Amino acid sequence: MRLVIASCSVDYAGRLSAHLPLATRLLIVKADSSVLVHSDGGSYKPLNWMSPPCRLTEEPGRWVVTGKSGETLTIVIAEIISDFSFDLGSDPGLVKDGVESHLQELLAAQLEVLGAGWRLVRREFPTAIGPVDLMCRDSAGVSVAVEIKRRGEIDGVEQLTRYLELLNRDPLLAPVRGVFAAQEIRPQARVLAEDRGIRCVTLDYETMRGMDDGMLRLF
Amino acid sequence: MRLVIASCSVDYAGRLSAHLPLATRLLIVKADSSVLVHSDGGSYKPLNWMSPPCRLTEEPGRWVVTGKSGETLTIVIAEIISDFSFDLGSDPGLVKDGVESHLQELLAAQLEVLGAGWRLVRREFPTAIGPVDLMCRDSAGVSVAVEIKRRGEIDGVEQLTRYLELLNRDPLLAPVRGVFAAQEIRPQARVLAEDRGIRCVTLDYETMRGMDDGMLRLF
DNA sequence: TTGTTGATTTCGCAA
DNA sequence: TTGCGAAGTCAACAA
Repeated sequence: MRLVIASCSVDYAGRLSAHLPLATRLLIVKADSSVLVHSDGGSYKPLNWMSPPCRLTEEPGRWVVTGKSGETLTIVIAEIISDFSFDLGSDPGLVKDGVESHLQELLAAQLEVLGAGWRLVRREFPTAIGPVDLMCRDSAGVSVAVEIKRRGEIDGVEQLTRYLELLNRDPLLAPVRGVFAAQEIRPQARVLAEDRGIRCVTLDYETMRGMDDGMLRLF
Repeated sequence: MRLVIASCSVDYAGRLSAHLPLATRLLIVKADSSVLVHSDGGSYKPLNWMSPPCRLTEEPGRWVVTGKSGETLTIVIAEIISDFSFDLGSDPGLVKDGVESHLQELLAAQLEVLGAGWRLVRREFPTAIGPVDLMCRDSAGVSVAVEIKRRGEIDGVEQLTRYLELLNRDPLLAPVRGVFAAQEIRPQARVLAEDRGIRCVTLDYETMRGMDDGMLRLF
């Protein structure tokens, strides 16, 4: 990894064009030749960058990074203030917990959150247009398709609507009702869902994880 | 901006939990106290980070960064290999060209791309569920709602379908036809659109910009 | 290889 | 402030 502090201007030409006027910035060149241009603020996103795979051509005062589909990042360097290289080795990588797949696991194990006497038919129930997160039957034996999101937006309601439309054509399953379950449901998504007769359920990850721990402790 | 090369392990606790085992990494501390943890590969996205606003508490061998809603990023430092600080000053920021709004401007100015004799009724034509990108009338005077995307996917077809459903309830406008225009249209989106009687048009940004330049040159 | 979906998405605009 | 759509989204996973 090479870290350069330099006064530079930057141009990107790819799917869009972007230009950065002359200023002092951090340039990072990673082992795979990818390049990041960071300022001293903003978020984790660089002002400009080139993703791997790419090739870096360095002339005095001018770097050109070319991507595999021809995009170019051109850095014109007015002055180099600092230039260091380090050997970092490979990284063991990140371990995550608490994403959507965990929500699905927890809800599958705690169907009582949706209603008493519900039974799980299948997780990732296959259909021609993709898998339904949870397929259940309620206490009366009626089929229910459950779509789970971390954040419930209109897209998710449309997705569930497409599933319900398809599933309700199957006489063995129909009628199939819908439940839209998420940690947070946007108002417009809620309106659209309820307008279509889809029930909305807000999930509390911490509580569900707690209940899961509690249940594990009981057995 | 402070750049630290260090052997460290990292834990994040916020919406999710994440852990990074001990390895040598680049730690960036920006002027607003935000912190990025980068490895020598991957994309422009850090392995882990804390976005501003946040506060950094530094003890020997242990940094704790706390976000405004209580998330914490804890970095346990085994060994510091390098540690430099630089004053970068503020950044003038990025200038972009070629995003969706430009496509909309260009298409509004070049309706002949869609058909001879078309007239523009309004850009951002308001409806109860959001604005239609372009509302036009074709050479026969029939209303046409145009949805413009940089990349045409199923979501965009659904969005246009909702608009058409609503617009066709208005006797002053009905019948309203639909055009789905994008630089690139995914096969599944095209199939769905055409199945619903929506015409698909692929836009060439470079050509349209060229025509625009040409027209400007004429006047 | 292609397509789909999730993300600590981030970012920008408008109500 | 909040909501919503776009992004050079990126990245993981399945078909």
